[in-house]
Amino acid sequence: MTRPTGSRGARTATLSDVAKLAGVSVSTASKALNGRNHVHSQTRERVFEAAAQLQFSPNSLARGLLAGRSGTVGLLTTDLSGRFSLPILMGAEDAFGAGQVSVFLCDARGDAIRERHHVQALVSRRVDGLIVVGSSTDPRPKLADRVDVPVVYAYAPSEDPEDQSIVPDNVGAGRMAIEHLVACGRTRIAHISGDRHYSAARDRDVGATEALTEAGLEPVGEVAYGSWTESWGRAAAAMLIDRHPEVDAVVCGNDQVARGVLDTLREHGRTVPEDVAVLGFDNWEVLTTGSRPQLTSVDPNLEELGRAAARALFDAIDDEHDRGVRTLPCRLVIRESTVRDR
Amino acid sequence: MTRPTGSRGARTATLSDVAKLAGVSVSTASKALNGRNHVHSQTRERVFEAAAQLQFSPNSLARGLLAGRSGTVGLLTTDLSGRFSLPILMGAEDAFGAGQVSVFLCDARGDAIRERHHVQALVSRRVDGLIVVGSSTDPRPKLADRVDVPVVYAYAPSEDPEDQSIVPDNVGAGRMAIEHLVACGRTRIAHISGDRHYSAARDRDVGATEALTEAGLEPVGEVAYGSWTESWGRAAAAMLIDRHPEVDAVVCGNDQVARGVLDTLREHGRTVPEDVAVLGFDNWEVLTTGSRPQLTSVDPNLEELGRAAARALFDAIDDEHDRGVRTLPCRLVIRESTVRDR
DNA sequence: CTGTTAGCGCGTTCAC
DNA sequence: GTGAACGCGCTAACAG
Repeated sequence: MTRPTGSRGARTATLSDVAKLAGVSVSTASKALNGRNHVHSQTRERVFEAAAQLQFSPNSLARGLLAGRSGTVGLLTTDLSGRFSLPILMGAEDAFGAGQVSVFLCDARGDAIRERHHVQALVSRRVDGLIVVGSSTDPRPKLADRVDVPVVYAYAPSEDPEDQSIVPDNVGAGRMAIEHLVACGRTRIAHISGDRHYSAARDRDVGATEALTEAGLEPVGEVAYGSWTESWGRAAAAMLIDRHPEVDAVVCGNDQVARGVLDTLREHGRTVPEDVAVLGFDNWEVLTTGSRPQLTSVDPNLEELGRAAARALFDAIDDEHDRGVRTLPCRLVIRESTVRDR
Repeated sequence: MTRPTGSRGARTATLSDVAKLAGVSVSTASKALNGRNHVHSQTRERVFEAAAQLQFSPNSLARGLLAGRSGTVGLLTTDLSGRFSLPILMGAEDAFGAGQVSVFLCDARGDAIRERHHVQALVSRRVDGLIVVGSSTDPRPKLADRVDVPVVYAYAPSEDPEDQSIVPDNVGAGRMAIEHLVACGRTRIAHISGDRHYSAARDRDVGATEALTEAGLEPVGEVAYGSWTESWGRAAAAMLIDRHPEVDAVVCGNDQVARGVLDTLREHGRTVPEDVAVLGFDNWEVLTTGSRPQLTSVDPNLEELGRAAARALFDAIDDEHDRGVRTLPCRLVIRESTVRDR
């Protein structure tokens, strides 16, 4: 009579169980539960009661099979451990979670083989779309496998301009940093950056240089490239003070570099922000709010980036794919390292 | 003839397409592709060729519908933004990704309503199991909805002892910290902790106190509870030096507190580790490797915790559910803040 | 308004 | 060795 129960308790109720209990046919039960018309309100009620009693939960697999759409998307990160992936994930998950789509999380760990493996699995699961999250803003190769569903690249753009990519506006971020310092009355601004092999570093330099020029200012020394670390920040700041004691502001490659710069400045008796203003990038809270003084930083708006990618994917699923790279503005978060009075 | 193509190019190939192209029946194609016996090797080859030519990818929805198992699991985080969730996710994703199961990521954002919403969606998608990742090690209420599949709680145990939970061994972590310092020859050890409302803080204190007693040592001052911040670390360290100048080691509530302690010690002319050894918890790399000197810290092995949760869920899906709370050992990562010669 | 039928794509009996 | 038939759970056509 009843089909074999699973290893754990009673088999989960199916629509046919609900129908039986309510004394109607399956299709009527389906219509009732899905709010279609042409069903007597009394019948509808009976069906709902039966469903509640049986704790009925519609089988999305069956529904997806029929509809041809699974209501799922894949979130493929190249490197979850990187600190930039997470906020993007959160934003995307948020944008989707509000609706009816669920998100598959896949971490390729920087391995192309694993990436293909994951893509295959996602295709097999019939995801309706795919977001590929990079771990740096440098362009990345497009997915190796042909995928029949829309793909949106987030953070790291695809090398193929025909693909749709959404990235933070690092040029604008550099510009934003300088404009803020200029607005604060700074005129002798140095730039201690991070690893020159990252396009993020170079792009911000481009924006910063543009803004300096527009303000009619000369940079203090050359851009100092190094690594994205506190120790580089400390070392570079020491050299800077030595060679350019007149400096009154430092733009730093990221918040870690900025932390190092802050430390060295303090140890050299320079007060921040009175003597020297300091500004970082990334707005990584654990770094920016723990420092003395708290650190002004340019926030790349990653959560919003994730949301934007999700929305773009939504659109692509419904309509036509956008093409090319879209940049999203960053956001300046002002703290005490540039302005004392807030 | 061919059914209507989707909005994007040709309809994805189905098993029946493959069969047709290979000139066999669907069932033969199925057997061939799934490596069942009783199929001529030549036929098998033809089927594989057809599948490759059509880029055939089996529909997991259909397969799952038939098998009664979807090959998916839900990863439900209470707060993705917390820095502890991510490594656990990574570990779990890793353990699953190796096999054939895909992972649904859901972030409840600390909201019970949203949590229920997600659980409903996961149930509807017929996940084979569920991992609930907490954002602190304090016990959390069990899932509000009855779920027919196994659930494993990770990091934050369920309040219900009948549930299966896996958490880091914070008592052992506290013990580990003291034992290391004692082994380094320290005898006047103080403890600057974090927020006393967290069981993690209290548990580590328990372990530390036990280990101190066993070593025949008295703690230096009371445990100083405050917040998990650098500024608390700075403030508490200043008080400590003032009241107990004889201190030769400080166990800190986490790496942020430890960073603050390091700063204050340096500014008071104490050398680390020569004069005072400092040790943190969490082993958050951006903090531990950026400091001067680099910070010894107890790593909670979160990635391993995630993997363990995944394996436990695997077992629970196949066999019987384990019950109760299992603790996983932490791991000491020795850097220069406790030992100069490495 | 309600019930019957068909089929989404696949794996698994069972005959042949 | 191969193929026809059935059903997983559900929704969308129809027919009554």
